[in-house]
Amino acid sequence: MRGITRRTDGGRRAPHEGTRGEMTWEEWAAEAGGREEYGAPPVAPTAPGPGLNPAQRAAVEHGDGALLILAGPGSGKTRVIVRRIVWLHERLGVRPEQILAVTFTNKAAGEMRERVWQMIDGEAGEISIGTFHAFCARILRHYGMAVGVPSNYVICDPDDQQTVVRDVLRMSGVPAAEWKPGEILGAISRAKNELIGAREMALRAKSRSETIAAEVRERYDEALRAAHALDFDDLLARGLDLIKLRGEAYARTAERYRHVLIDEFQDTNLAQYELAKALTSTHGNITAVGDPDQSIYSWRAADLRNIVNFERDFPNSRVVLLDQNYRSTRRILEAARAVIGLTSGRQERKLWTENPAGDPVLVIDVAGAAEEAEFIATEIARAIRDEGRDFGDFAVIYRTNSQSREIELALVREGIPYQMTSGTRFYDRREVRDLLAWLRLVQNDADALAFRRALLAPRRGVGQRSIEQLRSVAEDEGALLTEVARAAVAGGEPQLRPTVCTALATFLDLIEELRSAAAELRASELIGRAFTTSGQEERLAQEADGAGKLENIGELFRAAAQYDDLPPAESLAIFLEEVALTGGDEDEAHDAVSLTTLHGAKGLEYPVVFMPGMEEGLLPHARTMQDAAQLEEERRVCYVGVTRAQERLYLLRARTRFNPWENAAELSAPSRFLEALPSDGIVQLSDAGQNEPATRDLAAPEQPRRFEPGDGVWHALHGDGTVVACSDTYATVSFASRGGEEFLIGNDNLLPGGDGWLEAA
DNA sequence: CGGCCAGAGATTTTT
DNA sequence: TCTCTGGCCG
Ligand SMILES: Nc1ncnc2c1ncn2[C@@H]1O[C@H](COP(=O)(O)OP(=O)(O)OP(=O)(O)O)[C@@H](O)[C@H]1O
Repeated sequence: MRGITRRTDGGRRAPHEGTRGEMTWEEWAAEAGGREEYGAPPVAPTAPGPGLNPAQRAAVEHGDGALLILAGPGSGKTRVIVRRIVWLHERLGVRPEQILAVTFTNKAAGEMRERVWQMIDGEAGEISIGTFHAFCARILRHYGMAVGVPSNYVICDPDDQQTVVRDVLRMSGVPAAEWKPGEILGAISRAKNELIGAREMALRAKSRSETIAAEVRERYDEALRAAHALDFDDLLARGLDLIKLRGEAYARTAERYRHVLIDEFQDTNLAQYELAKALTSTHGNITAVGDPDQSIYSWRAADLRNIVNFERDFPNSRVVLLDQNYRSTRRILEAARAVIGLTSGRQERKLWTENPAGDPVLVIDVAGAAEEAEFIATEIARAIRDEGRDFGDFAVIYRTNSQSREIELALVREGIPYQMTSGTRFYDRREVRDLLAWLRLVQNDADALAFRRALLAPRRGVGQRSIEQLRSVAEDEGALLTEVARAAVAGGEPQLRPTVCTALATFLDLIEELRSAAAELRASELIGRAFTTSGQEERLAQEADGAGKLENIGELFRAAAQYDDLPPAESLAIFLEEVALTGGDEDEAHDAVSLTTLHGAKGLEYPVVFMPGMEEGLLPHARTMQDAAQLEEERRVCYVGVTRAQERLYLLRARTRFNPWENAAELSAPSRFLEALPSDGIVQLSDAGQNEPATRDLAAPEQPRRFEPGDGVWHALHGDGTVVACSDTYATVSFASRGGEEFLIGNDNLLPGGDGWLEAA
């Protein structure tokens, strides 16, 4: 679980004794530095050494003052940041705790930390590396009171946001069907990131939908404030307020950091840029690194004007351009250039490489999504056999999360291990969220959303209706939901039936019991206690498919255990914060194929990349085709994907694709980005005529092969194994060659009669 | 008034 | 394919 799993060795401070109030920012940040250690990056970083070209060196060794590095993919931007951090420390004598490096994702932060730690001994853990959101969350936890953010605030998750908007819409009588909560939330989020307040948003509203969004926002903000909750965007806006106050938070951060470095600058929004300026206003020691061609988050209010404004806001800034690509073969780079080349108004930036031409870029034309997935899976299996590659060398990068399903199925069938680094996050699962709701309520008894969820999980005889009554009274009296609930139990308003009262009283007692326990228990112990006390353990035990869910709770428990050596008073808050910020992505320590969206792949690199779904409607996505600016962004999205590949790139295009709306397969046209490719250095392959989906689907199923637990089997990639469990189509097999690790594999790909190594052992 | 079951809707990208 | 919502039954 990336972002949660951490080693406890290496640069980590002894846990701080005492309460949060006594902890200084320095101690806190140091703790945070040690707290955020991640697994190894997918590609091992290049060993420390000279390894810098003259332009890179100039950037690394730029002294004080503002520095803007504009450079294409694979030109070593991230490498320059890392090396610059090291250089500032070793040559300019900047102390680690005086350096703040900001990344776009928590994952990128982890990788950067990993790289820096390899180059600086000892004190490297004191360098602050994280996202803007994480940075703001942290300073707000400590000093937020100054801007009206209570220290026990919680970060509300996207689902809660939806719920609030739905509630607001319902209560204001707006038919929810007409205005999609998601779109309203998007508008609210964009406004917040552009630092547009609620009032200004209302004033600016031109269309009816904008007016609705502004109206919803007012009540949405109110609901969050009452719940002592912040959404992701509030973190930035309130964090900025806090720094601008020039109070204690400023003294402990802006005055402490002598150098601020920002990666992926092209995807920062106004709030983030203002934050960066506020943090560096006295010394101007800011390093911003980005690539305009890779700006793919405008829908989240990222604003390329930040790059233009940078030179205006820091008049003495130096601009360094890097144009040598170290990542990809020449043919891949040529394909990339063809994809991006046609962008209107783009400054021509030539990117070149000394790398060999390499394999041709492969454009694969397949019948449908099933064939596409099948091709990917078998090709990976082939390359592992014939070329001696590892699973970790491969990435499948797609436009939408829903594309992963078919590919997962094919990979499982072939027995290929994979990891997903985007899509549904671990903590989005029902059972995990239910348990987290209890913890959130323990942490913050104003959290009305957690209150509702916790009270309903498990069902205890208090339903939606009673909650609605409580909520209504709470709103009228401006009181907390928990207070009103307590009053109701004591016989006050609202009048509830005796059975409901009893159930509610029990619930309140349980929460109270947990809250007092929280003062003494370690984070993981508290989770265990909450799981039992809440009755969720019992509920899961009764559920038919409770085993998998129980496993997820176990995962949560192990994640929390990483916080056990923090003082109980703080560990819960820090754990919940981490959960909200990272979503608990899977650990990527083991050797596995990566499945990710194009957005999620930004900044990463893989020897072999598959890009399925190169079709009009998927890439570019149908919802972007109305708007020229959005189409340009799709082109950049494609460019980002192509430039992830180091050695080989497969672009896959299906002639038909299933349309869930029509519940039918439809013909699809090849992506316009494919049309842009040069004919040179490209090989086109097609399965046309061999493998049409109809024939395939209607073909008589082969003799089904079934195994029993304990059977010895053989698999082409993993060798001898022993069946642990088996269904009609899949078997769980433990393989000796992989240290007993278990794989889910399609029965068709297993041969009976291998040596059952478990019995032999 | 709460719980359970059945049917509909969902998918663009994320901190 | 899975998750929420609304209607019906206890
Ligand atoms: N001077 C160099 N010599 C050798 N290899 C280099 C050099 N500079 C960078 N590289 C390698 O090139 C690859 C890309 O570097 P890096 O990830 O820093 O690029 P980037 O500009 O951040 O790319 P992106 O924009 O895609 O995030 C890495 O594998 C890195 O080790």
